[in-house]
Amino acid sequence: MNETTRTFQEYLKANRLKLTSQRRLILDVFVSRGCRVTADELFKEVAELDDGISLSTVYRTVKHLLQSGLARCSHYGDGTTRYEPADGQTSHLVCEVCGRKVPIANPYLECMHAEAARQAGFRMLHCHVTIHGLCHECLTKHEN
Amino acid sequence: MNETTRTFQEYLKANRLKLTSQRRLILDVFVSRGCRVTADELFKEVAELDDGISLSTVYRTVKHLLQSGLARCSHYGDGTTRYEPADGQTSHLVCEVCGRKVPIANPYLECMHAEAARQAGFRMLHCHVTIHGLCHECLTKHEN
DNA sequence: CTTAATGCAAATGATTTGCAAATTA
DNA sequence: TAATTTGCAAATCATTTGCATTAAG
Repeated sequence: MNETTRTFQEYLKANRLKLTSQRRLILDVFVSRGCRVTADELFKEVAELDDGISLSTVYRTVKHLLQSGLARCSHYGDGTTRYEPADGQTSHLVCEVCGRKVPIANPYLECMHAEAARQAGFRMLHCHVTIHGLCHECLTKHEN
Repeated sequence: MNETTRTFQEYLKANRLKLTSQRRLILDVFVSRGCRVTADELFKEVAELDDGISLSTVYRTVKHLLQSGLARCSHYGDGTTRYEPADGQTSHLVCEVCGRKVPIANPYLECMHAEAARQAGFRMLHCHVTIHGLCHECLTKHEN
């Protein structure tokens, strides 16, 4: 059993919930895929491996994944809700053209945020940074 | 006519759209209220001043407010979508307890973000920072 | 007078729920 | 065995749309 499954297992136990075959499969597909998916997309992928699983169960499981901190979700302009494995990373660069999403790891920046919060009388718990821009590839393409 | 109405007016003209009494009223209520509202809440407030306005029109107008840059929206865990006047401010401190939202103005931070982007080969266009934490008031209350 | 906007009611689409049957601890 | 979970179908809820009518430029 891997790290992720163990985390989920613990979450379930702590909440008197059960690890069913459906939950295990949904989790596996979700983490192995690793990118942003719609509940329905996830359902379709899971259904290929076990066509007995229902969309309701996917929705119900995804909620638990969010609560256990294993997943994170965001809402898009087109009305879709997408889920992705939470890697503990909360800062990203997002390319406006191709949609590429790159995590930022910059402890100094982190520090600056905590300081900015402190200056306003806040105690920072966690923060989200999304920098919208153009990635190197798209930049060079557009310069032609 | 105020600043906001003028901006909206320009947006409309640029898109061959019309400034109707409904649009004007919705905009007025929206900006004068100044805080996060649901489409339905906005509709109810507007309906008190003119009960001829429909929810559809509120939805349609809110879309234009978003497109004109006068409004900004965010989605919440409970499934609601809330709109608020865009003050050009994209960085905020949000108190986890009381929900208070304070804009951050820190050009140095801004600079750091651009630099972080550059290091990853990105050209930053704009960025959103949300620092979650506890505001001074809630901090002192909870220390009792 | 031409084009866009409105209100209404019906449609949509994502997400949730009730319930009887199946499964886990 | 007791409690939770599942699949299914029906329900819900926010948001959108078609259309005939009204209003703006």
